[in-house]
Amino acid sequence: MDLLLKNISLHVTLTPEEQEKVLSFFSREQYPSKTRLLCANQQISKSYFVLSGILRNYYLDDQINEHTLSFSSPGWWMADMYSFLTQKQSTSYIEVLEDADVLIITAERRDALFEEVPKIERYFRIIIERSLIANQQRLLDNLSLTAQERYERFNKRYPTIKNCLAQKQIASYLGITPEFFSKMKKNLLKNK
Amino acid sequence: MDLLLKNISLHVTLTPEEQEKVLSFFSREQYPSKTRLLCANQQISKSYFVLSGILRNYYLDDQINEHTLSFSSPGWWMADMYSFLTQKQSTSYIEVLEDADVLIITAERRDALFEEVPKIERYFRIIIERSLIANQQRLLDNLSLTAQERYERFNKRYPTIKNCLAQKQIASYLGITPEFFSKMKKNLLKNK
DNA sequence: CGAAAATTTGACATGACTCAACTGGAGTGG
DNA sequence: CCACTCCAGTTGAGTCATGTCAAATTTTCG
Repeated sequence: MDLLLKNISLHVTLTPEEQEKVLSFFSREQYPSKTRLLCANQQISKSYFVLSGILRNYYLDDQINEHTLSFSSPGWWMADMYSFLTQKQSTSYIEVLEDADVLIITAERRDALFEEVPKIERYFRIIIERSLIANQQRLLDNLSLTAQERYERFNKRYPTIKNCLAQKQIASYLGITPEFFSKMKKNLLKNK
Repeated sequence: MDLLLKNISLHVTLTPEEQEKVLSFFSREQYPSKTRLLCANQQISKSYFVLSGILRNYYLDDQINEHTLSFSSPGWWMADMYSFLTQKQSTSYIEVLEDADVLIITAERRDALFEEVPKIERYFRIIIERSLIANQQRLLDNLSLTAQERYERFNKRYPTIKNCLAQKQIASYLGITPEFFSKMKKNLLKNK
């Protein structure tokens, strides 16, 4: 729980009472690796704050190809933003890659929390602003860099978690096929 | 000015006094087509709300290739989000594509506005949430669709402004070269 | 009108995909 | 503890989407 409060305190200052109130809006769960926290076409959407473990958020096109939108390690948020924010049916999947301990809040609860502890709305504004910036940067990377360059950038950005990921998961994040990822990696080694 | 108030009223309800206060935080300017509102490596960053006209936000990689992040028509916001939110040097360009009438707010003024009229922070949270969703969708489109499919999607999304854009600008939004865009368009016509 | 920019076109190059075959671990059940 | 299966990863051949470069053509606009 401390991890969430610590994260919040980076952006807004809460009194001890407010901190307690905030935490009361969350529930806490533990999930083993491979648990599916969300599937496409579900109605109820939640937002997860990772205390420990790793989560992955991905989309399927035509029920075939996976496209990973994000990985979340401790201290990061994870949600199907589309369904969480619009209250419509989910379009993506969230799965546990490493045994996870998470705090959970639903969209309704979050709205209630905003009324109860207004400062928290600033916290969410700020982290969403940061998500947006990161997302724009990733879009630009996809428009201007080659797969290999994106891979190198990925390694820098996610130094801690890349070791526990399957290659096909990294490939689906970079936007290439597992086969091509394999060849590219081989090439990278050869040239260094 | 009404356009901004109308846009705000979609998400939060302001009293007439609050409305007036809000507007007092903005300045208003008119710029002719081709004006550059922002260049890379500038310090002061502003956010623009378009009353009329069209703006474009784009990046240059290696001073050569343009990558368009967004177009803004009346009722939309436009900013170099990275520098606006982090207060660091800008990394992108904003130019006027069609004579524009805009409302302007700096990052400092926006923060001051949040203190003065707290409800406005909710408004910004919500529009940024929407930007994020749109941006994620665009990233997915780039990962899973062919250039032609992205073009068709672009036409649906921006039906009004596509007519006043140069082809190379659309190409730079889709993430392809002007040459390939030309060939693709020809192909599209042939098959219909 | 004339220059500069945008678009088109063609030949060729290349990054990335597809498909299929093969390899090698990591379970799983007997 | 072995045999078996099942994925993930590797490799190669062939293909496709898209890029590059250069030249020709059209459009824009001072």
